[in-house]
Parts: sequence; C-alpha cells; structure tokens
Amino acid sequence: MLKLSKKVEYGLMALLHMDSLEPGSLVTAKEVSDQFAIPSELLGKVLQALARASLVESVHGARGGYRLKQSLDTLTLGEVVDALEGPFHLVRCHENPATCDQFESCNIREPVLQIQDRLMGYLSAFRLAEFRSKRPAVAGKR
Amino acid sequence: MLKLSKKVEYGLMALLHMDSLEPGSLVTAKEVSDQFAIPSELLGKVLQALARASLVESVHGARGGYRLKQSLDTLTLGEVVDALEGPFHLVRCHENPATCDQFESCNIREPVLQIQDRLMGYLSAFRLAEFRSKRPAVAGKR
DNA sequence: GTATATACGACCTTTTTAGTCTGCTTTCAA
DNA sequence: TTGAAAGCAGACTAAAAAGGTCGTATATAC
Ligand code: SF4
Ligand code: SF4
Repeated sequence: MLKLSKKVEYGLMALLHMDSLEPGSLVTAKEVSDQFAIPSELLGKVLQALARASLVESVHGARGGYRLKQSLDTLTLGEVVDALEGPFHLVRCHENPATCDQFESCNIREPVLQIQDRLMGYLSAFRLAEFRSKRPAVAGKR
Repeated sequence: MLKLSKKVEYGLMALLHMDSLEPGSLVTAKEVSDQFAIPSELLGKVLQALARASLVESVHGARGGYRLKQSLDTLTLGEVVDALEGPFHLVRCHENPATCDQFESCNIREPVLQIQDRLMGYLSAFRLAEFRSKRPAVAGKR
C-alpha cells in the first residue's frame, strides 16, 4: 500500500534520463534498460504507454527510439502515474462499487474522497523538473 | 499502487464507529464485523493491532471488547496507517536496498524522498475528526 | 531484403493482500 | 467452579496484483 510501482519508477528513470540527453536526440528502450538494469521488454511496455499518453514520442523502425515530447518543467508526477497506472482511485468502490462487500454499510466512503482529492492534487502539482535538482546534466549522444 | 488496504479501511470504519458510541462504552469485534459486513477474524486482528499501538484499548474476557483510547480529534491518518501497515516507505530501497536490482544505477532515489516526506507529512496532519463531518452522532449502547 | 526498432497481447511467476483456521488465555457470571 | 464469551497469536490457504517473459507483427533505415 502506498508504494510506487516498478512501472512508475522505470518511467521516471527513463524520463529523467532522456532529459539529460541533448534535446531531440533519440534513445532506444534497450539502451535505457542496459544503463539502468531494467528488463528491456518491460521498459519497452512502459515507454509505449508513455508514448500513448503523449509524454514521449516514438520513432519506429531501425535507428528509431524515443524522445521527450514535453519538457520536464511542464510534466507532472500525476501525468506519469495516470499514463502508467490509469486513473487514480484510493478505494476500489470509486471504480466499481460491486467489488466491495462493505459498500452498503460503509461509513468512510465519502470522507475518503477528501483524502483522494488532496493526494491527487499533490501529484498533479509535483513537476518532474524537481527531480533533476542538483544533478549535473550529463552530455549523452547516440 | 496508491490504494488503501482493506486493513486500513476496516480500521478506519471501526474507529469511526466507536467514535459514534457513548464515550467509554465497549464494543466487540463481532458486533462491529456484523454491522459492517467485515470478516470477524480479520477485524479482530485489525483491532488487536490498533490496541498494540494504543489507538484503542482492549478489555479481555467475557463482556470485554474495545474502546477508543484517544479522541478522533487527536488521532491522525498517519497513526492508523503506521499501526496497521508499519512504517511508510514509498520505494523499497528505503527499507532494504538489497531488494532492488536498480539500486546502483538509480537516478530517482534521492528525489523520491521529497515526495515521500510530503506525503507522510500530509498523512500525519490529517485528523480523523474530519471523517465525521456532517455525520449525525448515532447513540449506541450494548 | 535484412537488420533493427517499436507495438501488442498472451502467458507465466512471484509477491502481496485478504481471509481462514486452530488453539490458547483472560474474565465474567451463572 | 466451571462454561461461555471474549481477546490474542500464529500458521495456513486462497485470491489478486505486480512483475517479468515470450512470440509475433509492423515499421523503417540502409
Ligand atoms: S469499504 Fe467503503 S470506501 Fe472501501 S471500497 Fe468499500 S465502500 Fe469504498
Ligand atoms: S529503483 Fe531506485 S528508488 Fe526504486 S527502489 Fe530501486 S533504488 Fe529505490
């Protein structure tokens, strides 16, 4: 509970890495997976999901790869989580009431919405640019 | 990811229910589990954990049960989560670095601490009293 | 045309969560 | 004094979610 999933961690690592490259340059899933010791097929799926959500851009075929589509200054943690995990719900009934045996008698459903809203607001306000503070920009090229 | 566990939900439901009873009155795990359609053995464990953490007080033996030990005005969401799930860590390396294959190459470990701190701060600041807003206090006695 | 890359979905394995069961101890009250 | 009602503890099983793998299709540079 309340732990980042590997999907999100991998996505953040990749986004941050791309940010350190020359703007516009492409990087392949394999290159990133090698550098960060991430299973390449898995990272592939993560990057594909980020591409679907237009956080990154993909180039097909040989000499293809991925590049940032938005600056980390405008990207937020909320967008990444949403792209990789789908809409954020703190309790299951907010997606599908039928899955909860306590739905009828529940006395916390409404109040929990407050918490969820504030948490979501926080995620949406957290800009990924904060991740690169004090990290030297390492020049990298393919 | 980022979902309340049933343990925490059950704990919150029970705490909120106890708050609606006459101050000092006892309630058994069975009574609460019946009222909220929670498996009684499971709720028992939850209440036992809350007792160990001194959020509630337990009375042994026949005619025993549980009662609040602190007012919801002073109890926080952070305390409940901590009692039921243990210390809050957003990423696994903060508990045990050896369990992460990406530890050596990780470029997000430090920045994630910021997020964790703010999230934890939020949980610790959220008082359970907010849960009972606008709910009528139902008199209940055993 | 072939090598290299993304894209997608099915599948398997591992880990975590949820729930169950058994047996014990404590206490009340008949 | 004894049985029922409660809390307490831990092992166990079942279900669900997360993490990881594989096969194959498709796009593109050369
Ligand atoms: S217990 Fe209440 S809050 Fe949790 S999922 Fe069920 S209805 Fe929603
Ligand atoms: S990937 Fe980085 S942040 Fe996540 S657990 Fe491993 S070391 Fe920690």
